[in-house]
Amino acid sequence: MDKIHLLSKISIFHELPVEALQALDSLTLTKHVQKGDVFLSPDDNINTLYLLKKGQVRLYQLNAVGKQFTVDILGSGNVLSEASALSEQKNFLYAEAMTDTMLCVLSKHDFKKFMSNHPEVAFQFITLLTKRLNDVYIMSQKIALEDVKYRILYLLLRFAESPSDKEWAKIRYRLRHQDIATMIGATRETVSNTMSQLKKEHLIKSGMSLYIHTYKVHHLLETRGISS
DNA sequence: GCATTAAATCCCC
DNA sequence: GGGGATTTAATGC
Repeated sequence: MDKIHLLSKISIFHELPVEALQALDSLTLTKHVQKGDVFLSPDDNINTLYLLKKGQVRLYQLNAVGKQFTVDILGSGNVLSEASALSEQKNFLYAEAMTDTMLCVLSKHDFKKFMSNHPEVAFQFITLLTKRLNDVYIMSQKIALEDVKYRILYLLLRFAESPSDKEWAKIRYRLRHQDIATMIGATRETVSNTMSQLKKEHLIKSGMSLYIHTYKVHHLLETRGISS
């Protein structure tokens, strides 16, 4: 698949005409990273924007004793290292490729210039970042106020594929219990325990991938007065 | 309710 | 087959 087509799949560039995509294409470099590679660290002084063309990336932080906190998992069409690309802030997250991943790299200078020529991109960008910020706000509220069971359910709802007219919604990422644990501030064992409990309650099921019973879960959260 | 520890079992390279 | 991931159980706060 050609690069320009892939660029159009990046959500903030969705609506751009072909000429604009071609102009953008000439400004970017393609980078491949393998599954498991940590390709960004807090100490990196990068000054670039990464466009995630293909793959799955986990953003996380480390504390002094090496425990991880996963801030977000991003799929194709997303952007990362926006703090370094937009402001004078340093990158403060680790980025790990959860699958083999293809990225486009765009310098801060070129990105700013491109945005001023295409204000609609700036608007899309703000929309995307605001949505992500909201997700993090809500997750921190869940971690502070809810039990592990409801933190997991909230997380899975967030990662469930959207056309959920079916009873069971598929979870869009391949998540290990370890990944879930680092996102909700619990141990892997507690996640395992809680997940098997949720299976017994028929709120989730696993086959080739993980599924969540959106109707039951929404109902459960409502009756408990938890916003979802 | 959850972390911790430990031991058993599962799964994939 | 072996190492990582998951599961289960016991115990303590």
